Amino acid sequence: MNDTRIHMIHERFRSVVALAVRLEQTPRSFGTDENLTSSEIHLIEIIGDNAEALSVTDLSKVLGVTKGAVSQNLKRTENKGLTLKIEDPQNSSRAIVKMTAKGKTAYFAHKHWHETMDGGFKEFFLNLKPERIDFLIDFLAKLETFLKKALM
Amino acid sequence: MNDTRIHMIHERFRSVVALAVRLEQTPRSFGTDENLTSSEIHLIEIIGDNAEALSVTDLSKVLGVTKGAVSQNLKRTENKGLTLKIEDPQNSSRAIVKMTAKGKTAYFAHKHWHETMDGGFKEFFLNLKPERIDFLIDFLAKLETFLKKALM
DNA sequence: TTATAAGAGTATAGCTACTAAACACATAGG
DNA sequence: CCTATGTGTTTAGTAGCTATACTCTTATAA
Repeated sequence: MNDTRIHMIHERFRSVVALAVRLEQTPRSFGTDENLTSSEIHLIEIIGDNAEALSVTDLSKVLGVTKGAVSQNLKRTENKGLTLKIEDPQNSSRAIVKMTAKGKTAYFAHKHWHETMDGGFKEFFLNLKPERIDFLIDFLAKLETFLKKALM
Repeated sequence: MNDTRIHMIHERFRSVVALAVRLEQTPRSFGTDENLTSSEIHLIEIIGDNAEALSVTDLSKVLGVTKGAVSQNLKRTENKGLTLKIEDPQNSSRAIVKMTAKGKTAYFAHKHWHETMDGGFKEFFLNLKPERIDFLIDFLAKLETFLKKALM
């Protein structure tokens, strides 16, 4: 039907994905003197969100990466003074990952940033008719299926 | 208003971005015996799309990366037997990047794959009312502005 | 009880993809 | 002719990951 319009959606979508990726991989400071990469702040986010004591293996399961990767990232956040590891009293082969005060500063600064972002997102949707929101959810779901299929 | 719905959109959007990224960084074979990464096939795509003779510097400008990066990537595609460099007869400090038959196979296989993808995309939109397409374009444009603002 | 298997964490090498800086040439302009 | 600019390569460094090999601890089973 209207090829130009469809092409516009395609192009805009590509642009949005590119922007989202760039946003994801731009290191930011989050209230401390250290610049944190996305995987570092992601680590901090998960440690802070979980009240239970998490081990390296726990983190690797939550993050969906190998424990080697978690070990490497924890070394960096530890060097930056954000996290530390203490020995599990019940199991000395296990380490429990904790946050320092500096780590908590970064955690809450990140949370606040997210709330601002989410707030902007929310405000945008408040003026939308419910059927449009339904349509958007449906569109994104179809897009998801489409991309999954493209991935074989 | 409806926080759960907005949260769903947010989550689905994150998932779609993650999938698009994974699709972008999964090496595929494109009709030859070699597996090509996204930057390799991207290089092939640009060489094939341009009838004019492109140099390393030209490619770096089109791709928006340093010429060092292009040089590195060309070495890999050359090792895989997809590209070759010939000396510019007008300027022996300049190299012209050409594709081999194998490179052209990959180029057309990739083009065909893209056409299939675009076709799927198109088909999805054919059943949509024009006002919904307008709404989608508007939504993506707003999302783009929002993300740009978030990037400072 | 002791041997072995399973689990936890680390270290290292390798990969993709990029930048920045230092090179080696070639060419153009004064 | 000599310097400045342009072209391409190489190397070191960064981020983020995997896979593999390794140590140490705990659990299990004969």
